[in-house]
Amino acid sequence: MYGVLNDRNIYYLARISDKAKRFLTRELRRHGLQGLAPSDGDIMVALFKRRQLTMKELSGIIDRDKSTLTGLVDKLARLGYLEKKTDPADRRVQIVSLTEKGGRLIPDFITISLKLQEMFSRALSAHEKDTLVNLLKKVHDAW
Amino acid sequence: MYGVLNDRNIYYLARISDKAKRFLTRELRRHGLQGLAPSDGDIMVALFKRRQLTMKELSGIIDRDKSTLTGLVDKLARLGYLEKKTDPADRRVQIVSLTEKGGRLIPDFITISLKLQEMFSRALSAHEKDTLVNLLKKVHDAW
DNA sequence: ATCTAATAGTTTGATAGCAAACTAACAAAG
DNA sequence: CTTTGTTAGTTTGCTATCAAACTATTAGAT
Repeated sequence: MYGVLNDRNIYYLARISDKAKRFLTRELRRHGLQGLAPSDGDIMVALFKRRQLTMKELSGIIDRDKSTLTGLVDKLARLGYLEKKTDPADRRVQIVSLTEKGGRLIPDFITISLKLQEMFSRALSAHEKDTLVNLLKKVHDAW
Repeated sequence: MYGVLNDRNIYYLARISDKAKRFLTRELRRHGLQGLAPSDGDIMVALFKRRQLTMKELSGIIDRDKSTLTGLVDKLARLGYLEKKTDPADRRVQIVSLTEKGGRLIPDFITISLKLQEMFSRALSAHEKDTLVNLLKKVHDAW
């Protein structure tokens, strides 16, 4: 459905995105992080940057349905990487944060992420990379 | 994992790709094509263009694992949209083709695909669209 | 001709992901 | 206060997807 006619934009985009996802999954495994998926990394990095976030905030940041997030966060909590506690000020809200064990994984995520960047941009000049990110941002923001 | 540091290329790329997928899924449903996913459309459009393809060829074209393809093709055959038969010249090979019932869905796929293109490019000038597809192609081919 | 290796496809088992329906807690209005 | 609506999150049911192990068939080498 991505490239029915002559406009191959989305076709390339979707295939690159799939390749990136598979790349990340393989790399996570290679680092001994079996059972972790790219979205798990996104969650943990977001918490590394922001210290603590609600389920709703996380859902927005990683762009996944709230029901998906419930599953991921519960798994990461079960593995000891995250902690989830009810906000005393509003008992509907769950506040999620990294544990120390979770924090120790961040360097791995950074390493893998840099490797992905390299895969991505090895065919592009610095200027082309700039152009590309600007165009992608435009499309993203206008959706 | 897509946007750990400052390089947001892949972050935008992945989010746009996800949005596109969800958009397609919703549109397929709106057209009464419940139970069909974007990949199903890719398979059927590929067969519309090329008449008949082996499982291996299809797997390459839609960029999905062969085991994934088995499931999708079998489902589409069960629904009467595809036909699968053993190649008499090499009995390992399965030759897949559209049925007439399957062919009747093609106009819907084209309509939906055009709508997606519009979502995608409404923030871009014609020149920007060109630039973007060229850069994406470069990244894609170099992976 | 007969092993051995390569190839095409399927099966199995597991996970990420969505949507819809649900529960619980809070907010607002009278 | 109590009803009514809104918001945060969870549960349930289903599909796409991959990887690894498997089967069946063909090709190649001696």
